[in-house]
Amino acid sequence: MAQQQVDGARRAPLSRDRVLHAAVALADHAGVDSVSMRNLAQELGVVPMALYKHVANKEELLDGMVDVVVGEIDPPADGADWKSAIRQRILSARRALERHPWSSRVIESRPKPTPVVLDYLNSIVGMFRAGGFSVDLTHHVMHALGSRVWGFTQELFPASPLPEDPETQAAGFRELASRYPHIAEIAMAAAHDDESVVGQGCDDEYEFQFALDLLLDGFDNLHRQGWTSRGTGS
Amino acid sequence: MAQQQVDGARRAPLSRDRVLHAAVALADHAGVDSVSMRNLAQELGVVPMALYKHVANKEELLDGMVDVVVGEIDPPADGADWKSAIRQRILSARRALERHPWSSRVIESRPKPTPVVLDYLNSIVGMFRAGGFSVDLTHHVMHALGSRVWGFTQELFPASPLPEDPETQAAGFRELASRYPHIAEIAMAAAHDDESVVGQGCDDEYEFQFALDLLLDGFDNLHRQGWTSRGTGS
DNA sequence: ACCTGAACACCGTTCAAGT
DNA sequence: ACCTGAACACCGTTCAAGT
Repeated sequence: MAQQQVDGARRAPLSRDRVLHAAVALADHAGVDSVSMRNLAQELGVVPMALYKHVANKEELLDGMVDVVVGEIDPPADGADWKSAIRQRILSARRALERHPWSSRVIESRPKPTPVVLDYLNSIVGMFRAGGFSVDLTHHVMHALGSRVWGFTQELFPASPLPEDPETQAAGFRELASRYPHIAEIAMAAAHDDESVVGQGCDDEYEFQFALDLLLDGFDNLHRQGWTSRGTGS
Repeated sequence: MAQQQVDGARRAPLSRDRVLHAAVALADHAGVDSVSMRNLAQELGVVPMALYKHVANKEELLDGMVDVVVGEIDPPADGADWKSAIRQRILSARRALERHPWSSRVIESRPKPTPVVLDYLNSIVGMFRAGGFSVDLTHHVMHALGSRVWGFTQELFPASPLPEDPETQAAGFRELASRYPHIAEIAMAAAHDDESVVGQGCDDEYEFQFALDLLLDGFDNLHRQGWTSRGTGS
């Protein structure tokens, strides 16, 4: 009875929402790998099997976590032209996903989209259509955007922490430069406005916007030219 | 002794190479999820711990599997202009990765590139440089390419098998259309030259080349304009 | 010195036994 | 009827015991 009391005080009644937000918080501060059914249950002061009343299985848990993050994306700004409206929205998605560093990886891993995900994608498609894009062009343009609709790109060189010692760092760079001269060259260029000789020099935000704008401008051109999949021209 | 004989006949001496190729073959025909140290060992007629003499741990095994796939990419064609040379090379990478459907996902999941991966990336960077691209532009262009250097794109709508019954299929589509009209619209467009009403209609190869060419043409324009990260013009 | 079976510390999920 | 502890079928990896 006293035991009952303690338990009652400690846990608010479990709900799907509470489970999902606890999972997001756990992933945020301890990494997504530590989100196991057992771990999460413990975090909630609950027996593992209790979670299964609110999510069917781990897959559904991950879907729900994605929904929480996607729910943080701002609604479309109205009154803007298609290009800046889409640009803004995608950058808002980027902000949301940045708050939860595990989320891009989890989004990519989901085998099928949830309704929340479909809502977001549907609205982006709608923004191209509202901008006058043909159904045909919009279709291809969505494919070309790919995971960039979510505001992220798979990094080819995930930033790994540099060794503390500047001597080992320099030695590492010399080895890189001798084996992979072209990579070393562009890595140097990235570090131009930075103290370190290599790496950490890439400005992710700049790179993302560079690529996004390149794509949006490309879309714009095709649209103006009246592009269709059966040949250019109207 | 007879036991010894049987074992001796069954297993060629284990080597790193044999381990990696067995892992690739196992992933090819049974899915990457079934590549566990225990499963792979059994496939090779060996005790699990025997693998650890050839790969330090599972991470290194996955790196090695990626190296096998990347090793199948054709060397650069010479004598071509940068654009068609890079285009060809990336499409060759696409062919290699298509032969091993698990590989794009595994490549994305690797925390740091292997020497084999760096060799490939280095050579692509070199091809832009040989085409006259500045170090600066080449750097940004590599980021913009992202995982498309490997010949794949993260699909937003992974093709899920359609229900057999055409009636349930039509009902599913009606529901999609009422909740996500814009998505339904472009899905319809994709299916134009196809029997099915939705899905399976996207020609992955077309979409990939559409986006790749859009990017390469964009790069070309910037290059011709003498683009630099500190403003346009020379 | 080499090899390996058993063990450790985990998983997600099932299911039967308990209330 | 509801809840849950124990169990099942897995993981990757360590380590000590055996040859």
